[in-house]
Amino acid sequence: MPELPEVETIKLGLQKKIIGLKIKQIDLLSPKSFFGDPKEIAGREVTGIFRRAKVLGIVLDNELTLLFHLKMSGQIIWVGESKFIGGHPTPDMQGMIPNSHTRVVFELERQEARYAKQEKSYLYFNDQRRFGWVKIVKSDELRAQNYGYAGEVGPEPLEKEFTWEILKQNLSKHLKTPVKVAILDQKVVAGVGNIYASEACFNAKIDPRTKVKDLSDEQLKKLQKGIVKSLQDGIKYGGATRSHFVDSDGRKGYFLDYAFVYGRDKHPCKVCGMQIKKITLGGRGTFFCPVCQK
DNA sequence: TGCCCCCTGCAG
DNA sequence: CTGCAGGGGGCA
Repeated sequence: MPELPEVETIKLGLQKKIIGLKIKQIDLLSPKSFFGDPKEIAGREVTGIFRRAKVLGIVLDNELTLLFHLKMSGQIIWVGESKFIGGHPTPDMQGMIPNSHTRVVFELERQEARYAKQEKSYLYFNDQRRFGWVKIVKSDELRAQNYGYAGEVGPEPLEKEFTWEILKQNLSKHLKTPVKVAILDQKVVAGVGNIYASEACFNAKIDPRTKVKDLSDEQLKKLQKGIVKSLQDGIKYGGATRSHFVDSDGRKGYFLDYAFVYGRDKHPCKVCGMQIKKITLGGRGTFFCPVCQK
């Protein structure tokens, strides 16, 4: 999915909407997408939302956390009752909630007594390709469970811990790997995916094919800054929508309108005018400007 | 460090 | 029809 900026965008949306709501009911339309016993979370209140790498966490009041990984095609969409008229979604939500790719539905409600009427709302987990998942993890075991990843997760790039020295150290295990492939490894840096990896290399003026061992310290410093900038820009424009991504309101992101290279194969470079090239690296589409990036 | 795989749909 | 798509785990 969704890389760091897209998950961050969803996180920021949900923080405004579902904190304090109680999970009334869970509907598993696609049981294989859900790990854990839904009974454990029924009746619990949402106390917090966080993101780690590309995983979103919904923290509950009973020491449990719901982890979501959207992989390539996942969506998390929240809608209040106002998005339904006569039991049917309003036009702006047509086809999104629910649809044939809806895997899990959480029915939520406000529990405070001061609300005379119980306000219902729904959180939809849609996932066309079914690579994504939702799992229940004990909140105090999140770190030990690597937030749902198989191995340890690297530094958060938007935190102070992400220095160029740390980046250099983590990259040192991938000396023969092309730099663009290496920064996709979540152990090197958390949250960078295929779109922002190409953009980060452009920002740093580094050819994505450059082997890690050939990067100078100067280039590593630029790469660190380039990664941060690409991710910040992604968040600024509400994420990148290639085909599936929408935020928690069902709205697309516009980062790709501002991207320098990703998806711009054969288009002129926004800086020098040369044609952007597309190649395959590590099996993934990779875009770069042959003049700006050396 | 590279493949193959999970699964679905769409563009060429 | 083939190839490709914001990810990443497991295998040799």
